Amino acid sequence: MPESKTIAEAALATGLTTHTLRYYEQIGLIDPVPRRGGQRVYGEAEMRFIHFVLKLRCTGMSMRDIQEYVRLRRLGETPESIRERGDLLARHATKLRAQLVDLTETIARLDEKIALYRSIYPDEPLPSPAEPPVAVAPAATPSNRRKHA
Amino acid sequence: MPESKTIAEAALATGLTTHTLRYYEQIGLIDPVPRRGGQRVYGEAEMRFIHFVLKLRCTGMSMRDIQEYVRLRRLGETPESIRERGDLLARHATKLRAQLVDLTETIARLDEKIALYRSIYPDEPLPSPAEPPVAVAPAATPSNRRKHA
DNA sequence: CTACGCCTTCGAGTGCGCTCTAAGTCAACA
DNA sequence: TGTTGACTTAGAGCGCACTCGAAGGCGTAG
Repeated sequence: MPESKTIAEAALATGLTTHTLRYYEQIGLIDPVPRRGGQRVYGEAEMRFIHFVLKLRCTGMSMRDIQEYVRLRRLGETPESIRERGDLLARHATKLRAQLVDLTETIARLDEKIALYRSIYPDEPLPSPAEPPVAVAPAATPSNRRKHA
Repeated sequence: MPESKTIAEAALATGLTTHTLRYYEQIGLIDPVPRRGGQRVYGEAEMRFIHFVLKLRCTGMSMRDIQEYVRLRRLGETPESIRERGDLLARHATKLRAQLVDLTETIARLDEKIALYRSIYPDEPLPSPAEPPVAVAPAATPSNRRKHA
């Protein structure tokens, strides 16, 4: 039994609710999950794909685009499907790259402003200086908890 | 006359609608704009601040936090106001940094997937390879056009 | 003087992405 | 056998961030 999960376990593992998992399946954001005795069984492949979808979601890909991607995936490994999927992801990657630029700029500007404020009333040792651009462990990203991400 | 704008001109310059500008003012997302004969006059300071707010918005700061920031700003240059504003921005910057990490990772993963797809059916010369992490001009970011950003 | 743009208030509507309840059924486990 | 958990469909409701329209009034440029 290679790590099969019930819907409740899958919910726990993804940080979603059972409601939301069924909802996602219903609107085609994820493929129909195989059933055993009518109940959904989430295998490793399913879990991996759900995590991928959540990654896309939380980087701002729209439901629509993800639905399209899933639709293409269901068409199988035809040249068209593969190429279109690649294009879809490439378009998203392009958007993300632009976002990255914007984000980097904004952080720099914020850091300036913050430094300004701090220089006026430097009370506590500055917790977020301008130098190290990245300092967060990439591990803990439980993504969507309930109540508006 | 140092570049004063009517609301319509301000709308044009920001890519918002007059509706949205008044709406932002109403909900306290921007300060009340000075009036002349009852009509709003957007000076350079106003325009600069609106652009800053839009920057915050489009990097995902919530309306609530921006409202709070504007509220603090209205309190003037007291130590509390200044410190709290700094903290607010610092918290946002921290979130952005985390986002940056996530984004960078996701782009890398997407590029892998894309390369995979392309390697199966390499038709057109790959327009988005994995190497150059940034290639977009930072200039053209008109931000919120109308119709759901 | 008149037309135009702006003002105000009010309220309805939109799209997204959930979130939850209800009602009734069914299967597996202890 | 009974409880638990999952299933279905259907539908209501919510928070966010707009978006638009209407109605009625007013100031200023041409």
